[in-house]
Amino acid sequence: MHSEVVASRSADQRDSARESRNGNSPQLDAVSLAIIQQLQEDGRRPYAAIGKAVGLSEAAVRQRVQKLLDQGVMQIVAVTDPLTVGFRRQAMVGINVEGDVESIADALTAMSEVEYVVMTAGSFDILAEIVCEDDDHLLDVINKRIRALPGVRSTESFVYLKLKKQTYMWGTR
Amino acid sequence: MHSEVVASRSADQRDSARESRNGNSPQLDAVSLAIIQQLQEDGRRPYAAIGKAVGLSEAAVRQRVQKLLDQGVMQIVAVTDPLTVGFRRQAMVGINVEGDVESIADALTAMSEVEYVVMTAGSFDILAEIVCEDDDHLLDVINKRIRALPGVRSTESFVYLKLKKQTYMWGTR
DNA sequence: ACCACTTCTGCGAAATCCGCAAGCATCGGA
DNA sequence: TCCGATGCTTGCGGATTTCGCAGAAGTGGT
Repeated sequence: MHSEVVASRSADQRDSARESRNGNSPQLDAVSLAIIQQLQEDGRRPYAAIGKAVGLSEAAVRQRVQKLLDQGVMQIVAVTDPLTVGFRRQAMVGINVEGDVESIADALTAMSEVEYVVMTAGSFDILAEIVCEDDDHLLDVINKRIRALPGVRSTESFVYLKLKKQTYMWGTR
Repeated sequence: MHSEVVASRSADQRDSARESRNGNSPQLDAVSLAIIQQLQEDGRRPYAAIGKAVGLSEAAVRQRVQKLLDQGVMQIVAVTDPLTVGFRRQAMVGINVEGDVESIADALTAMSEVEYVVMTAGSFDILAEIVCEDDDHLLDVINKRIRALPGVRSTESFVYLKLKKQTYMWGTR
């Protein structure tokens, strides 16, 4: 079903060399990538099956997965579409900031309604995705909590109407 | 460690009645919510442990999880921060459309570089998150592929500088 | 009250997980 | 060149988990 990774020693080395050019990222070789890919297809796939797919023993896969989790490189979790799960309002909020952008981003991160915070280049300094119970809650978070942060110059909201796609093939492909 | 769900029968019925007021969402009772919450903390948590936490037998949890997966209500997957995993460019693209918004959204959904597509109310019709190998790839996707779609009136890009938060507590909290 | 349907429980059997140890290869520094 | 650190493999048991199935229990409709 899935293509095998022919993990010859030399291939491994080439790949790890290629990826070590990267900055902060903890060296991720081709085998770890393949493991992550397996777990992106099914987070509960047994270690033995993963090992067969990536060309590693069950014990080695177990060690690597544990390390990837410990390092925070990946996490294995259940994800849902909030709108499908029900009764919630979501929105993306674009924010412009004067002063320290990062401190505002940290303040947003501390809010439980905020699921996603990213600093961007472009006409917004920050994009934040927020998930709320209902319209009142949404309004409250945007107007009372976010706009109240010192340094927030302006905000623009995009209320979600329909989520069309949501995949988790990051880091591979 | 985690609070027990005292799943008395009457409580179940009250909750399922409450949630059946919702529209398309397949009735999700409090127990299923609790199961999802458990799996959001750890996607590999054993069924027996989940059962103990939500007040159900191991087999019952197994059945419900399987159904939730089959129905597409949730998926259990590994997630990573692409920027941490390395060597990739990400951006959010706001798109304005003339004509059928949904068909454009479908076209975006078909692109492998597009990880996230949502139709919104506001100054953009669609928000799409795209993940690329490098700047050239990003430029190519935005200018050659997305702008080339018939009906796309304009686009605005927000290149990611730093991902600050990414959680998966959807559907619960 | 009866039946169809769904869901939960209990229980063996099979598979998986987990820790551990010994052996081996590679890599990098002294 | 030698040595230590790292990472993989094989193998092994025991604990745990998964899985399928049969029976019990609750639900809804007639």
